[in-house]
Amino acid sequence: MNIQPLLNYISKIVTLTDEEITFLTSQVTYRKYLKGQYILQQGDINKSVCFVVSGCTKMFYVDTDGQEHILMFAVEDWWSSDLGSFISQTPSDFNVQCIEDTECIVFSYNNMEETYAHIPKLERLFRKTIEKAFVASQKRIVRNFSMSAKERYLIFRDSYPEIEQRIPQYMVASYLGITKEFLSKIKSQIALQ
Amino acid sequence: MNIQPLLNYISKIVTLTDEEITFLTSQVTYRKYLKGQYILQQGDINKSVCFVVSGCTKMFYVDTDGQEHILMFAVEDWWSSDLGSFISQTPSDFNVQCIEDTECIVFSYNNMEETYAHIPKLERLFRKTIEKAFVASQKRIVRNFSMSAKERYLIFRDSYPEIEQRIPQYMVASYLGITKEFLSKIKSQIALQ
DNA sequence: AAATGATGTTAATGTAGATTAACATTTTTT
DNA sequence: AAAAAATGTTAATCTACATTAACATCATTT
Repeated sequence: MNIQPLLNYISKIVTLTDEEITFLTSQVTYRKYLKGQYILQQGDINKSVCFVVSGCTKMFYVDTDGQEHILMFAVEDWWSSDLGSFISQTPSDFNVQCIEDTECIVFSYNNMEETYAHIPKLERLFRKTIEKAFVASQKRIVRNFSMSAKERYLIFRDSYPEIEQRIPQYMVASYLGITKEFLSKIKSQIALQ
Repeated sequence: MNIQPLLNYISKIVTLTDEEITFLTSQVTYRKYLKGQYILQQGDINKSVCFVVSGCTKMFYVDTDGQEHILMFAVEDWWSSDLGSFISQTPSDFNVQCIEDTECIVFSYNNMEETYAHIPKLERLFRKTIEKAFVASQKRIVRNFSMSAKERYLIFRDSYPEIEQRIPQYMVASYLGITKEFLSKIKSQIALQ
């Protein structure tokens, strides 16, 4: 099991001792998924938090009309999980599905308390990571309220150019909260300028 | 300075020793604001996180057209802060203003590292608090994408009946991401049923 | 109690983005 | 290389909500 990508990521935020690295290695597992596979399905209880080593996942909600709404993508060095289901161990509102073959390092709910207790630095790391995710989420709410779909698309394109390249356009539309037809219109309009 | 409300809040999540309580008391300050006063203004760097003891605040963004978009309210036992500005010490995107006379217990950025270092349990508390806030924020994004304004209003009303009672309707509209005129229409429509 | 400002309502008109549907293109499977 | 599946485009029509504007009510100040 190669957890080097996770260690590299961690080392940017906190410094672990050799002993802590050994302990961490014993707490996580490695898992490969094929394109199309579900890591989590709406209604199931989420037992794990995945650190993406390679590939890409989408987290989405299927509403009562069967419409899919994408909340986030996760690529290399990102975390992929329905945190709500994880922290309260209640049925998930969301699906997490791989849109490429994906390799993950997995933290299990059962080990989490022990991991935090043994390596408080990791609790710090997760606090900081979630702080950033929360801030990004609030900014997204504001953008959805105060900006047009075109403006939001341009920001997405500029913020995540690598992600836009590797996912189909209808998923970008879903992430932006618009239809694929309207995103198509926006793009042709941008192309004319 | 009476920090009992904060201690009561903390005791629901983690248990502090007497020594830790003494230390915490030395790290925070008490502050009163009048209705209308700003705790934070867009563009300023946020130096503090407030725990609301009494009163009510709103956090909002003023867009380029001068329109106000409310992100959250904070009443008793809630946290009120632009976390993005706080954690990165960069100019704030948001305003925090008191919509009632408000009393707060204030954590200062300068003390925060020391507080976490001295009371790791508080880092745990903040991790959990922010986890919940993040989850709520994600659910709000999904609701904004998948539900009508009427459905969102009904959920707000059922989730925060006390808050709806104490704030003007045009602020509820702003929080929901609609105009006050449209919320008025929704309410009269509900009344007819 | 009059005046002022803040908040709420109603109705007409406008628009960003949804829906539908038909077709075009690209990718994957056989 | 043909067929099938997935993805993307275009255009007509529809709708949820915004905008504007005029007025109504309530709260606060003088």
